[in-house]
Amino acid sequence: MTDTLSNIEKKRGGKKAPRFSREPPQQRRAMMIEAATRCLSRGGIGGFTVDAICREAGISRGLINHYFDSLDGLLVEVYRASMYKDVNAHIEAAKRRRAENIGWPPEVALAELIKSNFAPRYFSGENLLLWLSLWAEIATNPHLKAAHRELYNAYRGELAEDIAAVAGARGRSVDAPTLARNFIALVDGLWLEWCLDETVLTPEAAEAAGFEIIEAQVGPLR
Amino acid sequence: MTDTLSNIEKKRGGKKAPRFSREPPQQRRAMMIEAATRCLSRGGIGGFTVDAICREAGISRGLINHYFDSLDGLLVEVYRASMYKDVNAHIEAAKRRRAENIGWPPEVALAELIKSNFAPRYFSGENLLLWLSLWAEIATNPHLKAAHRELYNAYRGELAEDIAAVAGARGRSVDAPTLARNFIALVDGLWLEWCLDETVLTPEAAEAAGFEIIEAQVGPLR
DNA sequence: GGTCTTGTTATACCTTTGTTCAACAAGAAC
DNA sequence: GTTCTTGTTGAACAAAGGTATAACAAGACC
Repeated sequence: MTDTLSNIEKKRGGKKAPRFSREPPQQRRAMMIEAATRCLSRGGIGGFTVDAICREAGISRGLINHYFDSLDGLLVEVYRASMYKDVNAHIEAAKRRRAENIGWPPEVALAELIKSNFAPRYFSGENLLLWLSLWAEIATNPHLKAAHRELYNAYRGELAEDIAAVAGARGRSVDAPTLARNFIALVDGLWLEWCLDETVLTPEAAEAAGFEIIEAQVGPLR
Repeated sequence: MTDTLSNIEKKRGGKKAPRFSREPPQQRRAMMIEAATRCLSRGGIGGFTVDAICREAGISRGLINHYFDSLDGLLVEVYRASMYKDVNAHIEAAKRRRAENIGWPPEVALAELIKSNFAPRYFSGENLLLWLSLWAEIATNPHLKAAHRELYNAYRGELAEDIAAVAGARGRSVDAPTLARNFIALVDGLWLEWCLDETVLTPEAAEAAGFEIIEAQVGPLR
C-alpha cells in the first residue's frame, strides 16, 4: 500500500493542506491565458505545449481541455487578450485624452499618441516571439483575421482622427488614413528591426523617425 | 512470400524501373532545401516536419539526417538560402546598375532600387509564414542572428550609398544610413500589414509611401 | 458533522515526431 | 557480365505531443 498525501497527513495528525484550490471559471480561464501568453512569449509556438502551459500555471494537464475546446482554442484566446490589451490601450488613451483635453491644442494629443508607440511598455523585445506567433496565426486562421482587421481599423481610425485634427487646425490638406497606416507600418518595421538586431537603432531614434514621417505632412509637433 | 517490386518486374519480364535515382550531394541538398522552404512557406514552423519535407521532396525519411545534422540544421540552411536570395538579389542589382550606368544620374539608380522592393517578386504574400518563422529563428538562434546582421548591414549600406549619391549631387545634407534603415523598416511594415489584411493597402500605395519617405529628404525622384 | 456538487487531478491512450541503422540497389568502373 | 562503392530506403525506436476520462477532493450547503 502506498501512502497518499492525505494518508500521510492523517498519520501526522496535522491539518490537511489543500492540494489545490478551486477558482471561479472566469478567474481560472484568465490565469491560464496569462500563463499561456508567457509560454508563447518565451518559446514561441514551440513552447506553446500542454505541459509547459500547465507547469507555468501550476495546474494539471487535464484542465486545458476542460476550459478550452483544444490547445488551439487557447491560442485564439491568447491572441484576443494580447491584441485587445495592446491596441485597445492606445485607443482608450486617445479617447481619454480627447475627452479630458477639450480646448487643448490637438498637437498635444497627437504627439502623445505618437510617443506612446515607443514607450518601453510597447516597444519591448519581450513580445517578439509572441507577435510573430500571433501574426502567423492571423494569416492562417480566418476567424482571427477578421478580429485583427476590426481592431486594427479601430486603431488606425483613432490615429487618423488625431492627424486630421492637427491638419485641419493648420489648414493643411492631408490624407490622414493613409498617413496613419504608413505610420503604423513604420512603427512595426522599426520594432521588428530592433528586436532582430538591437544595435541597428535605439528606441529614441525610432521615436524620432515616427515623428518625422508625421511632421513631413502636418508640420512640426515638438 | 510477398512480391517485392523487383520480383514483380522480373515476372513481367519487363525492365526494372529504378525505384530511386542517385543525385550528386550538392544537388540533392539543394533539392531538399527547396522542398523544406516550400513546406515552411505553406505551413509555418508547424509544417516543417520530417514527413512533410520528405513527401514534398519525394524522398525517404532517412535522408534528412544523412545530409544535415538534424532538422534544425536544415532550417538554418533554409534561412541562409532565403535570406541570401532576397537580400543579395537587391545588392547585386544595385551593384550592377552602378557599374553599368556610370555617368547616369544617381536618381535613376535610387528610384530603381526603391521600386524593386515593391515588385511582385518580393512584395508577395506567399512568403509571410516563411519569414515569420525565420525571424523567430533569428531571435532564438545566435548563429542566425549574426548571419542576419551581416546580410542586413550589407543591404542597408548599398541603399545608403545610393541615397548619399543623390543627396550629394543635389547639395543636400542627409543622414543616409538612418534614412536607409527607416525605409527598410517601412517596407517591412507595409508588407506585413498587406499580408495580414490585403484590403488595407495595395502594392502601388506601398510603393508611393516608399518614395515619399525618401523624397521628403532628398527631393523628388520621379 | 454529513452530503452533494463540480472543479481538479492524474493516468492511460493514441498519434506524431526526430533519429538511428541495417539492408538494399543504382550506377560507375572494369 | 561482374564487382564495388555509396546514395538511398524503410522499418524500428524512444520521446513528446494532445486528448479523454475515471477517481478524487475542495468548498458550499443544510
